[in-house]
Amino acid sequence: MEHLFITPAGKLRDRWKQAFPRGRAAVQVADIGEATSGPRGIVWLDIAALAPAERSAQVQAAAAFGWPVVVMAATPGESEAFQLLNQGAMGYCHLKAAPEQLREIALVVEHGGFWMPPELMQRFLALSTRVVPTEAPIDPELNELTSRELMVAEQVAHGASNREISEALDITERTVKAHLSAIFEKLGVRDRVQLALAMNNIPTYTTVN
Amino acid sequence: MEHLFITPAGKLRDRWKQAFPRGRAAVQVADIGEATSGPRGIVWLDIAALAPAERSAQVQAAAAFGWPVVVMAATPGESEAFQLLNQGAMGYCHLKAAPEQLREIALVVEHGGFWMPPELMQRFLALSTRVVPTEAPIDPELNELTSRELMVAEQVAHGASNREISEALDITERTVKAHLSAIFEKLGVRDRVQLALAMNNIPTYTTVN
DNA sequence: TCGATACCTGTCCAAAAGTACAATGTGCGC
DNA sequence: GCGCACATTGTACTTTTGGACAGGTATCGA
Repeated sequence: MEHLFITPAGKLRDRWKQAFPRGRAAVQVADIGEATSGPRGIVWLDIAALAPAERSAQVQAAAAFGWPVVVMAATPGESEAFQLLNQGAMGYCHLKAAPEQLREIALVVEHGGFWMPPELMQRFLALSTRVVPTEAPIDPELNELTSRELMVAEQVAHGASNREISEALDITERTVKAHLSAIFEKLGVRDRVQLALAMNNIPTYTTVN
Repeated sequence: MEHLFITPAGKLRDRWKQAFPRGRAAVQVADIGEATSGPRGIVWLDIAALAPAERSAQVQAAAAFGWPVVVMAATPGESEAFQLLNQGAMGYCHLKAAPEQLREIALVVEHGGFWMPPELMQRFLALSTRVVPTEAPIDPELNELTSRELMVAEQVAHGASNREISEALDITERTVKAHLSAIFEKLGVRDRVQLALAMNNIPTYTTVN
């Protein structure tokens, strides 16, 4: 497991060296060069010194490297966290996190997990229920759907085809169609594209019929 | 690290015995008794057999035990996932996840991380930015589209059919199809539903990027 | 026990969507 | 002028989707 630290500030390196003695350092994302096809590693990206507008792009660039990216911020903020994580980061922590914590984060990220401070995580989950159709759907019309219909609708909302849905729910393609017809009728949309958009709260030109 | 499996189905136990030979099993959350003040562990909760209404309560009860809870579902769905994670679960995976994957998840959760399938994670992050104000990141891939293709793509993004697009742009339906084929190719989506979602910055299960 | 409802499936059909192969015309830079 | 990308359309084809019509089962409440 390699560790690549990207920061313009040299004084942070002592701390990192403590956590990962064999870690390498670079000043810019551009410096890390091509992805070594060798062992996987983790990119630790210090964004404290970057202009706010530049941060998003840097995270994207780092993510393009192919390794999981952990963003390190001087003052972890909620909106920034969500935005950067959405750019592909798998972790978000304080710039001055203790070496033991860094190692914990490394373990998590290395194994496909996702890490952020507990408070943020809490907040994160609380927000999530607000944007996803739950038992209290945003769109009241979703209440008209039966549980099975809702499952089908959610699949369509992700771009699944009838066959994929039938496999996911372990029913016939014919049954999927039956559910879809009922859904179209109930929600007043005319095809799966409009359904997919409606499920994501995106208005369409022609939903009026 | 202890592992506690809560499931009414006995046939699953082989699989996780493979992952954690020393894991214990219980049928109900109520059976796990008082929290041992000894070593920490992980609770794996099979909700496949539970009535939908009961799931939330069971997860809460399991979380009250004090150990991180990983929820295991037969058909992972997003609305369910976010609801249950909000009840305190730290992981959400497929009931039939491979033993190696279970061990990965264990590592993540054990170290304070958070685990769910990559597709869900991506979706999750994308949705979260919706509740937090950020400037919408325009997909750089859209630059690859020619002006005409972009017009067609925008129409699809609003749920228009091929005929509607042909009328709006005053071209043949055949031409619309030609543009669409080019768009699918360039953006790496497979049909108009996925295009519509991609144009609205909504990730899909089945697109790789 | 009798609906009502949800859920599941079948056949058949028609429309829509998507692909393959091919062709024409236009504008733009070298 | 030549090459090239773009826009446009054609024929012909396969696949996907959606609907019409016609059933099955299971559950739940009156």
